[in-house]
Amino acid sequence: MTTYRIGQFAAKVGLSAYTLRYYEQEGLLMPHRDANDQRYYTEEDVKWLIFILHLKGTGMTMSQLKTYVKLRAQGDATIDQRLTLLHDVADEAHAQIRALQNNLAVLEHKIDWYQGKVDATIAEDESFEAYLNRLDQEEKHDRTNL
Amino acid sequence: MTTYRIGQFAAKVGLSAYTLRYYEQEGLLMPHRDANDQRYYTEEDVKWLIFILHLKGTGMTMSQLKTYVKLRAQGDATIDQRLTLLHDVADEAHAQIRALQNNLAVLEHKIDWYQGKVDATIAEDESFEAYLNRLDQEEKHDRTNL
DNA sequence: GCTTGCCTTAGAGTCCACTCAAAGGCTTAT
DNA sequence: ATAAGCCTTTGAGTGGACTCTAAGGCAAGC
Repeated sequence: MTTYRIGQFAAKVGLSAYTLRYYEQEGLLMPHRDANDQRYYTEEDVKWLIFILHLKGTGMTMSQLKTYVKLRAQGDATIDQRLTLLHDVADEAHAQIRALQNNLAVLEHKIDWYQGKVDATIAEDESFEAYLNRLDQEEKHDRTNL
Repeated sequence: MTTYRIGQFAAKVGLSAYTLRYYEQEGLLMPHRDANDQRYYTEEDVKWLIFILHLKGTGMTMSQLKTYVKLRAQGDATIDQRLTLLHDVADEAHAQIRALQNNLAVLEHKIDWYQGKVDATIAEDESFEAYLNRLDQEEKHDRTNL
């Protein structure tokens, strides 16, 4: 069975050895030790860490992750709590995506507006505000003419 | 015409007066001054700040914002550069949304898996890995049977 | 006349998640 | 044999965007 020493593991998962020791200190990832106390990581650890990275990637904080890990260690009795926690994180992530999309929409309107100025397809002197209002009108119009 | 003193403006836009002075120091927002050097903000400032907050909300950094503002101050000759900058920010934001959605998908699969365990609709001892694999299979199956 | 709100500059503190350094020691690879 | 890689503990540094304090001083409202 394949095992990895910390340096190899770090390279494999794209983290530094520092970070791996830090995660271990925080209780997120507990590698095995060989006879000389050197850490080694297994494929199981790869899967678990990748899962952790997915959770982190949703915006889950270190502190939430630590809570999750502690609950997990207490066995099936804590599944409800884990579900609650994960639901909270998922809700947050959904909100974040919505916010991001909303902000991005404004940014892309601005890009279009600049592009229009460059292409001279919109009036030289139409303000961004006026442009946004015009878009709103057109949107309304589109919606009415479905 | 309505104007706001810093405290009122802060309340209106949901930032602190500290932050507004900080933004001013960084050149993002330059309010007017009255005879006693007290700042006052106009509706124009409201619009501009809200736009800035949208940009920030896409992940645009302070430093990018400062660049943008500087370009803007130099007039129409810098529109191409502004477009390039905003495109970069938009691309980043799109990537962020994709990453978030991807990570969230994994999290939601995990939630479903826990829920399945609680409902006893999945086997007591099916691992998350096995569950993900099974989902992949079913997805493939679904795609084939369109 | 007192409180509240604002002004200035300069600098310190906060939060989060790392990231690195120092120092001394052991093991593994070439 | 020597370098590279790992081990420990403790503590300091980093980056970004605020956030607040101190100290001293106007100015408007009740």
